[in-house]
Amino acid sequence: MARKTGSRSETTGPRVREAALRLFARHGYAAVSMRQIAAEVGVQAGALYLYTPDKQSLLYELMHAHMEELLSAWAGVPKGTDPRARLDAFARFHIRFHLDRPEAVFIAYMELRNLEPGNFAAIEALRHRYEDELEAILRAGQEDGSFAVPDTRLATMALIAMLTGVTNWYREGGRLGRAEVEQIYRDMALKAVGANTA
Amino acid sequence: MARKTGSRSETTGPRVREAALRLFARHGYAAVSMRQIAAEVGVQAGALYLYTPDKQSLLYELMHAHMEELLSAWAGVPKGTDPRARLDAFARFHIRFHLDRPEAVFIAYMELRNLEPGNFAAIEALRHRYEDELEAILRAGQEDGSFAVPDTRLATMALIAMLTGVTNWYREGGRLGRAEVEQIYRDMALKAVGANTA
DNA sequence: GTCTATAATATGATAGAC
DNA sequence: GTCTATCATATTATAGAC
Repeated sequence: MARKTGSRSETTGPRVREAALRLFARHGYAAVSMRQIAAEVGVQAGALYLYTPDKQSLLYELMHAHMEELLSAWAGVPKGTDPRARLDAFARFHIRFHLDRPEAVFIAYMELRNLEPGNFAAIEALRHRYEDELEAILRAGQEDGSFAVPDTRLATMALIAMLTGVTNWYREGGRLGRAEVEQIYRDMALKAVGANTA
Repeated sequence: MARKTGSRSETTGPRVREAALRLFARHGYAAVSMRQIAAEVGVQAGALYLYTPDKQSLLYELMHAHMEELLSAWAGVPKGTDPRARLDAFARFHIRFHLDRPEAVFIAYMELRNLEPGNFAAIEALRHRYEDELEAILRAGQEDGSFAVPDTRLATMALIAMLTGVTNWYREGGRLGRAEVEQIYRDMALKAVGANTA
């Protein structure tokens, strides 16, 4: 198939999203202009509109893709039936997944308020589904005596906040390695809900 | 003292800061215009510049005042010498302080990237001082055997993230009261570092 | 598929009247 | 102390040339 010079339709779309991800994470959605994104990609501002109807859709698509990926990645994790084993799997998965994509995580947590109402509701629903995965584990452990949590919803929010917080300080090549960090957070999570850390 | 009609110099300054706090928290610094702040206060945009040299200073002053208040409030909390008692005091203080001013907390954590370099460094230094307060408690407990934490710095970041996260979901008049929430978070914090929750 | 040019609007900040 | 008017600039998004 013949193709014009300068034509890169198969790569420019993804590159627009990558540039937007990087810039939104660094400076915030509202502070980034379409011109900055275009400059990062190496095209003129007008060309971006071949790949997104508008700036808001760009943000929504990034957040939506991130949340869908989070849910499907967790769905693919092998987990036992014992609540302790399932919490162990969740904590390790959460830390790994979040350390692997700090920019998308940052956007997913910081730019919710810049979503238009319909888009906000859609992202919130996905986030809620993820939180429910952890809450189900805590409830199962509460029922069979593996855990001691006075309120499973509160414990869910507390654990997710603690685990997600790793992205606030962890830096590649720092004092602690990923495996160490994962292990320590996992231990704290299990202890926090009253499980033995054996 | 005679005063012109419409003149409210003693109240307008604080009202500008309150409006900025509310709007920055809700929509984000970059997304809020000086005209919006002025409208919230009930003045015209030009009048704001009697109370702040520019928009950036407004953000910095809000964050700086918040961090100074956090540090001085913690300094005023009576704390025992036992690490367990001190962690109990810290957890309860942190939850209370943060639940009392969700907007300032939100800004302090979300708008760091919108600070100019010099302002950023100043706020980071204050935040670091606060983190060090908790880390000192954990280290003391680690040394006297009250706690079991493989890395005090990591545990510090994990606990602060967990406790601060309360502002993400807690709503006044919701299912759980403040005292309950405070107690449950305090218990999880102590358990997470291996202390008895007695 | 990308560019240049531009429309329509919003922005932060200032000057000068009252 | 506040308002109106304005400057200089930046913004999102679109139209039409190539």
